[in-house]
Amino acid sequence: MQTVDKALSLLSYFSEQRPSVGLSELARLSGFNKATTRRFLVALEKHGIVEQDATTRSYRLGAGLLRLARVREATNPVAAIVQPVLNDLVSVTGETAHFSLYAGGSLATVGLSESAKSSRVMLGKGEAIPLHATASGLAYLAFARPAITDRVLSKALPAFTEHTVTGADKIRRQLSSVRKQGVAVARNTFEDGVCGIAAPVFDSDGFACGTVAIAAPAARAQRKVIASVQPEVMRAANEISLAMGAEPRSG
Amino acid sequence: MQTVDKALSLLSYFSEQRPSVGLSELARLSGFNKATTRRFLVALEKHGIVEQDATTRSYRLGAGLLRLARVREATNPVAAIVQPVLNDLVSVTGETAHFSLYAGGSLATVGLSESAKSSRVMLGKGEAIPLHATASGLAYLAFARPAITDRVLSKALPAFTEHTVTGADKIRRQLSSVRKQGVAVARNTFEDGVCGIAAPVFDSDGFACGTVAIAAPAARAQRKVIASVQPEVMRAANEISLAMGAEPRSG
DNA sequence: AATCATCGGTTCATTAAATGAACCGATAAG
DNA sequence: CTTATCGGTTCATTTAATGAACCGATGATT
Repeated sequence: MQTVDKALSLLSYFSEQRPSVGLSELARLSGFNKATTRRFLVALEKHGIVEQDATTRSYRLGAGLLRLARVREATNPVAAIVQPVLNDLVSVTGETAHFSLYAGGSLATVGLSESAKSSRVMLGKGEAIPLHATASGLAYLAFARPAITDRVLSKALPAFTEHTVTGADKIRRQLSSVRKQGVAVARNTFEDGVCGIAAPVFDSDGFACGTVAIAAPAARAQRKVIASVQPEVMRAANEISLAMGAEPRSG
Repeated sequence: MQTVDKALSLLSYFSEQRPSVGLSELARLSGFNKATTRRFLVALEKHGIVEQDATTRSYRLGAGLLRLARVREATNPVAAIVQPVLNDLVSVTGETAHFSLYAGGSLATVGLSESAKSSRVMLGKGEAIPLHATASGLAYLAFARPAITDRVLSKALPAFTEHTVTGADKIRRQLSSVRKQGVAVARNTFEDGVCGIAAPVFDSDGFACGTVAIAAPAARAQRKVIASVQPEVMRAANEISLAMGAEPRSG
């Protein structure tokens, strides 16, 4: 069913970095003939999957996707999968766990399970998480689409504590290490006394779309504790990735 | 581009009432040959648009839609359209305005603009709104997919105030009137002292997906005030409907 | 002002893909 | 045991898709 395949493959050229694209450019990107590309776009537009801007004539993802995503969410909510995974993670590690999605230049916590301990890290849903200064942020940037990482690191990076790394070069080295290890650890970089351990969450496009993390008081986060928590965070992130439509990981 | 058209038309058979569907049933519903339907589903699945349940072998909408919806939202947020519309509505009417989407058996407020008046109705984002006892609920049910309305009205309907209508037959007559007028008014039915005026919001499937409403202290909601507010609420609902992918209304 | 490049969009002879009746094994109901 | 229906597959036949060449419009360059 090659024709449907080709038409749907056009959707992968839309991203947060490329929210809209003209007909000729999309034909070039996809390698399809301009006439063929236009026919695909007309068919996608008919079903609300894309829409054409009346002024610029360029195409963007359409509002019909919102409805389909709402039906999907209503009947198969990500939360239904995420919440048990986060609860498990809290049971196993004893610390607060959260799941965040990238949107509009930062991560936003959309799933949360809190530790039962009286001394625990408090997080709020919807809070924006700075990317360069948190374990979640670093875990995301290490596996995000490179254009996003480049853009974040090209801006001025504020310090939140005296331990915050603000140099782009040094952060890039940290990201390289995170990629190798598959997990990010950040201690006292956003808030004194807090240690975060985070792994990236992927969806169907192969790049990170969010993270799973636990947050612990730094006093409890000794090296051997961190070593035992890391695989649990990675397991949880992988499980949520599958729910987000990622391909199963080998190994 | 008939083939792409047909493939995408399969997506309209998924709904909150029919979250999953088998191959043969989908072929019957769509009128396509079973072999053809399967080829379409395989192509849609490849791009994450649908996915097949490993146990039941039935198909449902896929996680890939969530990613596309997130890209769409990140770059063209509904809130960017909704918020100015709600702010306008507050300017014109002087009362708190809110936009709600239907999900999981109730409406949830997802957009809000509050009146500047010290005596005003307070609403919270994310609050579940009962369907039979509010203007928003009635505006939604009047234009929702009939299976939803039937299901809501087949359940026991609790009273919130002494003015709450709880009889299904009486509510159906109210809904009939709402359909004629295009707007619902509810006074003291959910909370004493509060009057709501609501209109349905549509998306691309032709049925209501949510509502726009204003909420005013009942003491300010005299008949002539209500008469002047109704067209403003309908105008706002229509504008948001277009952003949600509805076809433009004639007239 | 004229020229050039590229845009979105269209056409129709040519090429390729889609189609669906018939068939299969598996499973559940009677 | 029989029947009905499921998901899935095949290949001769039918139908749709394709893309080079073309169009008018627009913006940049000379």
